[in-house]
Amino acid sequence: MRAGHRAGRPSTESLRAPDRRRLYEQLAARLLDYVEVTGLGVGDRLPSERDLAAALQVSRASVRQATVALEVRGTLEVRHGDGIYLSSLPNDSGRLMELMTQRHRLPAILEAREALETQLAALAAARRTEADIAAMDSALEAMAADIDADGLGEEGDRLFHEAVTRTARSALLADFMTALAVPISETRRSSLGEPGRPPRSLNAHRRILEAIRRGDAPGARQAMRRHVKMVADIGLLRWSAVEPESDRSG
Amino acid sequence: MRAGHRAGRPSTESLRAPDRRRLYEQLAARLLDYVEVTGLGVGDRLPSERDLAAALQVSRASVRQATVALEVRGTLEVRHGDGIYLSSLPNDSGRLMELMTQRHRLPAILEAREALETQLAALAAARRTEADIAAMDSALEAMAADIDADGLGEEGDRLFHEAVTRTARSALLADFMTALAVPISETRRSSLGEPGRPPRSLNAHRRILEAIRRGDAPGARQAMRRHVKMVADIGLLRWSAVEPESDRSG
DNA sequence: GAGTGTCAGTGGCTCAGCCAGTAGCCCGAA
DNA sequence: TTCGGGCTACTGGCTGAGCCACTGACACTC
Repeated sequence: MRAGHRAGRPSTESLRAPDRRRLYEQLAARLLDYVEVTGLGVGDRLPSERDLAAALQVSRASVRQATVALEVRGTLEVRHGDGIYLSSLPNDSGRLMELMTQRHRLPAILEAREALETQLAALAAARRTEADIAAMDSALEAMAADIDADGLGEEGDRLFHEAVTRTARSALLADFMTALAVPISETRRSSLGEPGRPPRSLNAHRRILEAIRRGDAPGARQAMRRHVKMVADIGLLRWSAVEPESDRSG
Repeated sequence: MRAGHRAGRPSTESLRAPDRRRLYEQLAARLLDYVEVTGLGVGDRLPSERDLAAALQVSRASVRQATVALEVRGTLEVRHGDGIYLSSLPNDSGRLMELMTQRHRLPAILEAREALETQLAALAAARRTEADIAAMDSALEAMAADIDADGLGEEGDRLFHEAVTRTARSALLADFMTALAVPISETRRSSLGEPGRPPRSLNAHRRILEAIRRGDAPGARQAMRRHVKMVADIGLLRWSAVEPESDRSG
């Protein structure tokens, strides 16, 4: 864009797109570089805002925007009066913002499903009302009708699990289930696509509902665990398990 | 400063956490409310920074931090010279953001902890390495040393649970634990503040570790469940449970 | 109709100032 | 000697003013 032109040659430099990234984005990237280069670990402290601003030759307000961005991403923690700390390494950080779009490996999704849904089933057994049970019944009827009509029963499956979640009345668990809605719908499709799986899933749902109906929290937990493990038994996962475990270093 | 309250009767009022959220977090939440209330759709334009700053009675720089946060989350797109646009509806990602900033009721947090941490313990038992066990051991030594010095063992407690999470090698579950890091640290403080609780927690941790060490997944699950239920037994929760259930409609 | 220039409004960044919070150190009282 | 309180230096938090870069709309000219 400016000086540094080589005289004589037709300049390709001027054809290079200018860096249109916001300054905070550039600075956030520089901070991540700094973390990597210095080998900082979780809990370590970064230089002060004033020092960073001086070193990077920008205003403190701009450094602040960059730290906000990295705070939202879970990488940094900014403590008032104390300093800026690394709260998770950028590589393995829980980037919750990407949760909705990122492809997680199927085993991780199924592990999370097991954790959440067994607890939801137990809480549903403890907290169900007549209306809750009716909703779960209705979902299973819809699933059965779909399966009788040679469908996979996906909609009924979804309705049933949603009804269990509502019955449990546990806000955070419901939030996590919402966050996992897209990957869960994928595991649902894969599972119900297994030969002979729809009626087996329907039967598993019925066992869960019966435990919930009689208020048997451990029984509901157990029935749901069996169901989720059955869901896990799909061809795609069997293929996936053959892959080398490349993220063992976690 | 909180520890001083143990000298006399703990006032229930003084145990209520003040709103320590950064201004940008509060403003980001306000912007999401605005989007919801006005029914804005993807591609719609928000008011200008200057108008927002005036309406919200804050500086433009503070509005800017909030828009950066929402930009990182993919909710907003900020175009130089043009305006601030909604780039995706905040429904699901908005709920995840609230997980990191909003005060949830304690029972919901503890229910989620039970779901996640029992599964993490079981997976840790299945997947632990010698290095994992050493890290958990080290955390418990730190906790024990702190308790011997009349501390509450909070740091060791945190290190232990983090080590279990790392040992489990389940990305989504780790993500969810990260999302709950702030409320969990509060339940930790409340629990360890109970009279005589630190050594009991330490013993519970040791039982968890022994089950993990011998690769006993159901045993680890059970030990963790007992531990989380013990954590749930705190004065603040007993007080909280007396409140009318105002969010039964879930 | 196409191209160019102008303008008003927009966001982008800087700077200086002042306040709140934190950790460490020192001094005085018990 | 120990403990607690006060002070200090440093930290982040936020504000407001200023000026510049960018954008889209509109008007004008060819």
